[in-house]
Amino acid sequence: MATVSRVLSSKPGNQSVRPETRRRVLEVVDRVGYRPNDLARALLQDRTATVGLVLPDISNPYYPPLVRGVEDAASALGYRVMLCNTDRDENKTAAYVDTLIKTRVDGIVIAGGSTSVGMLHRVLEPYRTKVVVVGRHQLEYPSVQVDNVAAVHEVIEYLTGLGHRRIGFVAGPASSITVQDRHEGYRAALRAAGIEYDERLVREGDLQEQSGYDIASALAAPPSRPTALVAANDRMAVGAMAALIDAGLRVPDDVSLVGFDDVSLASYLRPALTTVSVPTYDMGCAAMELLSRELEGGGQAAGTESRALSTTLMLRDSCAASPD
Amino acid sequence: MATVSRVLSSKPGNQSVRPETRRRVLEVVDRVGYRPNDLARALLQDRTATVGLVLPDISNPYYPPLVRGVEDAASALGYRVMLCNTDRDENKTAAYVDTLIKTRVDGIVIAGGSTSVGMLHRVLEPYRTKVVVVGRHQLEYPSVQVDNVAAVHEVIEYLTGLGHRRIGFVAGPASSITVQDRHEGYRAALRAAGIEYDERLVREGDLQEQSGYDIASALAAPPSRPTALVAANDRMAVGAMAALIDAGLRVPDDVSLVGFDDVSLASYLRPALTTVSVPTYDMGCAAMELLSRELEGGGQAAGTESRALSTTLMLRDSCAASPD
DNA sequence: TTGTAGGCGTTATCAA
DNA sequence: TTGATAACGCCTACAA
Repeated sequence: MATVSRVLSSKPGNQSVRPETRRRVLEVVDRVGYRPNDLARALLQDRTATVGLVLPDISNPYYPPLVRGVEDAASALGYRVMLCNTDRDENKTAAYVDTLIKTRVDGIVIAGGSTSVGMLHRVLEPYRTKVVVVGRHQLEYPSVQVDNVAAVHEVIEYLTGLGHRRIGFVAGPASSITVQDRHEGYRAALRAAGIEYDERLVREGDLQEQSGYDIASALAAPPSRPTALVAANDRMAVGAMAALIDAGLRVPDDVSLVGFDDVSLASYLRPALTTVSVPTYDMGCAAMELLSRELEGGGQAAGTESRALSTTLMLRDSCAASPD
Repeated sequence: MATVSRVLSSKPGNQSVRPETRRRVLEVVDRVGYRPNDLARALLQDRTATVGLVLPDISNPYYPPLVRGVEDAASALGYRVMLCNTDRDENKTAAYVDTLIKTRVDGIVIAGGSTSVGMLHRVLEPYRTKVVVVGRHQLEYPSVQVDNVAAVHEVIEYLTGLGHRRIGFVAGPASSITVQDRHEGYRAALRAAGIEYDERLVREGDLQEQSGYDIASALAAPPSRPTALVAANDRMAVGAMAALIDAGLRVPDDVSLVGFDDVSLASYLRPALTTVSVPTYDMGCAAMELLSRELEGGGQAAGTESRALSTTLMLRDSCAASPD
């Protein structure tokens, strides 16, 4: 048994097995299709080489690239990934975290603001499970972020540069910090541009296409129609574009439109959607790498390391000079 | 120890613990945040309550709903899900399967034709790991399917009903069985409609938007331009629509367009995309349920059970009578 | 260079 | 009703 173990988990400085023996072992291993049981190994070494990935909903096109990033990095670093969709539901989140603890995952990547990171902290307290957060900026855990506030600033500057003053905003639910930051950035950027915040130009959607459609339809009514619309994500932007077209308005001639996320279809819409590209794939990779560093790094590691990635405004065809 | 175990894993017919003791145990469990180690449990019971989900690429919008389906069903049935993106790469697939065996997952849901199910079979042979396949129709494993051939038939019938005779096809790579079936269905349906298969109207893409764009651009050249185009998936259809519009053609007046999958954005394109809705979420659920049945079902179970779900042609605005 | 023994955290069995 | 013990499959000392 011990010899087989030595052959199979041959570490660099560990050559105490005769070549001939090694060969024989490998021959049998191959013949019977033997695979060491990682459960037993994990039990002994107190390390599962598995991480949990907790996010609101993989069906939201924002997440798949992030998941790929996490998984590709995990795979490269020798970790497995367990997927957990919470729908931002506290109960589901708690249940998943419970499960993750029971399987003794080494770490957890948590993306998309579950409101209760405090809860997480308390539950995880007796364990060594490391946590990395994506898209939030709290001090308890290391995080990977993007400056959404600055990103909106860039958008608003671009639009005001085109002469727009009445700029509407298709907001998202309070449960998403990312989306809240975009909303906050919108207010701040307007202020910076000397434009008063007009709440009649803002409506809150649920990040799905239909709500973008409904909101744009409502906002498109003549009395106070904005000349430009910024949506908190591309899905709502797509819905909004459909609504504007259906209302007989031309994009961008009558109304300019800007999205957020740069999902893969954005550049194939007609007009192609101007939007803010968020490096979600890279964020996923970075998160996993941060987590790995925490884990390999022995002790409680470098406190609250944090990594900031930058967004890019993708100028395409959905914006034009204000008709005013 | 034994008492704590009894309290925590109280099975129905297993009440041999004094209420007062139970209370005390639970009190301490709660106080110290104790969670049983599922690794040890799994080691002993030879059951991990974990399944692997193997698919080509979560970034392909076809998959997220399927993944949700698998995960929701898994969660409801008490299983965890490990995610594996293979990119249809044999090596990655083999490596992931290896990992899954080492962690002793109870079963594997494999979606999207990896060519080497034979390999899978051989590697898995020494283990009790159950497998369910989504979207393929082979006899080794139970499967969940959709009749892609029939779906294309319906599309072609619809188009011929609108007077189309020159119908192009934006095909996909041979590595995807689903997409091959759609291609096969296209040939068969044309034949059934008495239309000759014209290979100049068919080009193979890679399922991404850009290839749809390129193919539609090529096909839009005047000499032999088709009056209708069917794409093997929505992403390519979106690219194709952009290409047609860019070529100065009107959809659907000059060219009708049909997609496949009914991704969430399809109905928000303008014109709204007529496409075949595939119940991917339900397929995911069904796959996990099938797998669970195999697992709970004790022995090697009901041979090769198989479940077929049906598609729906979503009539929207991207098709019109042939201009011919 | 190889073999033996102990223990990781559970649960099942058997004794008390 | 509760406690002690063996075993799940592996790895790491330590002995041979």
